[in-house]
Amino acid sequence: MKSNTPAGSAGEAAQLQAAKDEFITQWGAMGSAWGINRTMAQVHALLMISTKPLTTDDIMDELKVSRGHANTNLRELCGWGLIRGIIPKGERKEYFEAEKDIWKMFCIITRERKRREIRPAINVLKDCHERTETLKGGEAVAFSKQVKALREFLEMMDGLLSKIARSEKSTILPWALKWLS
Amino acid sequence: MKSNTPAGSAGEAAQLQAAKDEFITQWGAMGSAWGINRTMAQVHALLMISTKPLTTDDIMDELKVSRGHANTNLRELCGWGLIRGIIPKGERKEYFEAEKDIWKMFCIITRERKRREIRPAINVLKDCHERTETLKGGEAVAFSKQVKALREFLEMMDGLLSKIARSEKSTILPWALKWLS
DNA sequence: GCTATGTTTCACTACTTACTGAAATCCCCG
DNA sequence: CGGGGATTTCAGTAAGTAGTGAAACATAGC
Repeated sequence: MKSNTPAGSAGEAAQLQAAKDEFITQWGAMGSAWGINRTMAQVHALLMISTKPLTTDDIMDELKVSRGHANTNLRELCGWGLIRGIIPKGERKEYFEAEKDIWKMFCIITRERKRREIRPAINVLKDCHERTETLKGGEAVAFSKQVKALREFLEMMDGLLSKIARSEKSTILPWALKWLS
Repeated sequence: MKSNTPAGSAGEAAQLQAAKDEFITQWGAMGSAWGINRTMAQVHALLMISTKPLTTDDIMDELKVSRGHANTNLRELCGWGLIRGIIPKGERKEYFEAEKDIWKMFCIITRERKRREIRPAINVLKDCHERTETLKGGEAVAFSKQVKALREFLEMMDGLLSKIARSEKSTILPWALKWLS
């Protein structure tokens, strides 16, 4: 095992590696709880804590997954905008690096989930509401009302998240935190 | 097909049922995108738009699932606090009804996800940070820094969500929305 | 055009999670 | 205490997702 940490002892390198592995594993587990496939979350974790861009082979090696699978997840992460591929001059291999700024990450994820999940849900609710608002029965009125309330809530959420995710500075959150007390 | 909607024509009843089915289906799909099992989300949707409490048999019938599965999901929803079971006087069957207030639903979900997913993640990050903060190598310092930033972000999020979810009134959100413009 | 190097696709397999159904258990009431 | 409706449990199965690996595809340089 050759060391990348000139100032550290072999023991320290091992300790670091253990912490990194723990981080990657747990980030993967957390990903699945939030509806993101485990490996994708792990690839993201790996790139997030890497000090230099990595190749597909690095990922395969580190996470012990096949080339095809590594490729799929790297592409998907690019699709989210959470990582980007770069091809250094004179090289043929593609290297990947993650957006490291937590606030930017948060904004990207928020925007994407809004677009992929909240917006479609709002459309369904809108549709359900429109199809029943003119009906007469008490059941229909109750349904229409409930659906409308849900829709209004999600629309408000959507608007709020848009504003938060659009704002450049991450200072809003600590601000809001203090202000809400 | 007997009608529950005295004032509605047969056509209207069918229209309403179609809208309800659409709602249940889509709510289930949305659930799975957010890491919640589809049937559980559908049971929740069904109870959310029902004007009266339902029994396990009603759920089985409506969603075409087995008794065991219906039971499992009802229990889990009770565990989240999103529905509650009631046994009317003189009856032996248990009826279930959902919390219908959207803001309360949101608070419950927020609190539970915080507790089940954000807190554990913070603990992992804390652990990873503590295990590496004293190490010397450049790699170790970078890792420690990144992990710390992540942790601080999640802790802020956690605090903010706590405050939002604790507040009684749903007026905070529209308020924040206007204020952020 | 041909070869060397790297990437993508996709049919297949492995694994995980959802779901079933029937037996076991619970518990109210006579 | 025992009959009967209601609920829970759980071994087994189905369905869905993740992951593999090799072949097809790109492309740059010779």
